[in-house]
Amino acid sequence: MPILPDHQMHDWDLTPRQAVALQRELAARVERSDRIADVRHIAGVDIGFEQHGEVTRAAVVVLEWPSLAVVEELVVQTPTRMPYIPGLLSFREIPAALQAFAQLQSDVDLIMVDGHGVAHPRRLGVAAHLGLWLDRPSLGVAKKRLTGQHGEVENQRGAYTPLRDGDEVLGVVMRSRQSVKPVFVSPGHRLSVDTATQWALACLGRYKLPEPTRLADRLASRR
DNA sequence: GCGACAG
DNA sequence: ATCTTGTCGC
Repeated sequence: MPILPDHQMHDWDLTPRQAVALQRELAARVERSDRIADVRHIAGVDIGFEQHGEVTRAAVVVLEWPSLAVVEELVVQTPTRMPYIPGLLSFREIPAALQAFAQLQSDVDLIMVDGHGVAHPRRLGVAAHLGLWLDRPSLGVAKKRLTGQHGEVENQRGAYTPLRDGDEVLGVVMRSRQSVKPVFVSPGHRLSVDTATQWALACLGRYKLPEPTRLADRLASRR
């Protein structure tokens, strides 16, 4: 999968202060409206850590749409180069993800990441960051809230309520499965909140996480 | 100052 | 995130 060349985004040796400054610039480049064509392949991405955080592991599963059949799987491990700082998680996770996408054979039309999209204090969660880098539509599906407020979500599979920060709607809180804590869906790059929500719904199987992310999660945790 | 804080 | 088994409930 071709990666958008951009020297500005290659600098990972940043102090937290510098990362925040770069983060603001990148967030301004994230497209918040739909720019998405025919979807043939969806990538599910999960990034985690091993060896007490010394190693970063990225798992990517490519699914065919609409069958959701798996067409490619890949796991890469690379030394971690940044500590965990809330709000700067993408800078810690992305190097491994990029390495995985660089090795991927399939081209993907939509990227679903385990984590937030624009539902982030400075609107640059890992899903937005990765989508921007790869110049692909992306969305984030997170298991915990990072920012924003929301009301109760009806206890019925597929129900959702907006996640907002003041007047701004960042995404939705979705009951992906009955009687299970809801997930946080937000668009990353080139997607509106509504379209991101529809894709999350369309990829729901019988589990809490939508298929792309669930399979990436599973691939990552079975060594 | 105090609490919150994706993975 | 990670360290970790069985168990209760929908």
